[in-house]
Amino acid sequence: MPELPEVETARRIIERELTGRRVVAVDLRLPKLFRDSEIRDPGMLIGQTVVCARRRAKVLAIDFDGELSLLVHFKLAGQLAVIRPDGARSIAGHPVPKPDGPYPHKSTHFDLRFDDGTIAHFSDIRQFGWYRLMPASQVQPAIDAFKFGPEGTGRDAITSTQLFAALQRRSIPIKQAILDQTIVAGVGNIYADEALFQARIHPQQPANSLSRALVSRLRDAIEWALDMGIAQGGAKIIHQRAYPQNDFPAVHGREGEPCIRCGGTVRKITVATRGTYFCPACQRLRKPKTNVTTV
DNA sequence: TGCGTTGTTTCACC
DNA sequence: CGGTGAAACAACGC
Repeated sequence: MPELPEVETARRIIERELTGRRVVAVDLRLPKLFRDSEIRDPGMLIGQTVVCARRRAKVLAIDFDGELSLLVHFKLAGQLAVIRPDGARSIAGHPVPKPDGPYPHKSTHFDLRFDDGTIAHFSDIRQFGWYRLMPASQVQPAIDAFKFGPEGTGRDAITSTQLFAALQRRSIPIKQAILDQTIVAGVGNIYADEALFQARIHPQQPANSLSRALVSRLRDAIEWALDMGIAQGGAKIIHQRAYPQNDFPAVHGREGEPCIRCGGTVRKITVATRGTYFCPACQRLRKPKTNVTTV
């Protein structure tokens, strides 16, 4: 489930492996992935060289000379696999297709082949993702249209003050609030669960019931979780089961398993229609003061 | 086989 | 206008 860390990993792979390389062939086997694209034919990219790769929230932008940019959103199950002529592989995003298996896989829908023989394979087992090819001048307007809030990590990461202000108007569960890309950009279901566990906040705590101190702790936890994800090159979740490295993810995808902090049992509930994992002992709901009858 | 899965958009409503 | 909650949508595997 590609979120900010998985998309950032893809961006770094593109920057490292593809910058300065010229496209010599394009193979789009599932044209509907470009259904919302201003330019429907990625064949336009042949002869163009990758200049850089950018990321805003979960949107990846690959800039080519010739003033064209390819925007990609991986949604549930997008994956990028870059394979060099010597066979070396760099993979980011969803764990299917298997990184050490054959490419193209049946869910590999789009390939870019470069002048040195490097191939970029774009896969999407669910086909929920999208690709949009547009003039470079259209990228900023296209990104602005999402109305993303500040990023959860990196330069210009959201501040505690900004997050607190945004939460003040909301009575929705805190988990739902941090999944709102207009509040903080880049957090998805996995990292929301991890950040809340790290900050010891119950996912159903009303957003506007958190003190400044707790919001500050949450902000730091969001940054920590995203950075941890980036450091690992993304989290590995297969069939709703986590494969943690260094105790991360700590709760997501670990229903019924012991909490790494208290040894209690990780539970799964539904919050705002999303599968939500947490430790009921470590993340207690801070009930608003019950108005005990006085006199 | 129907359900679960996600990010995003849209819509009705207050 | 803005917040909320629900529904819709994309499609597949178990």
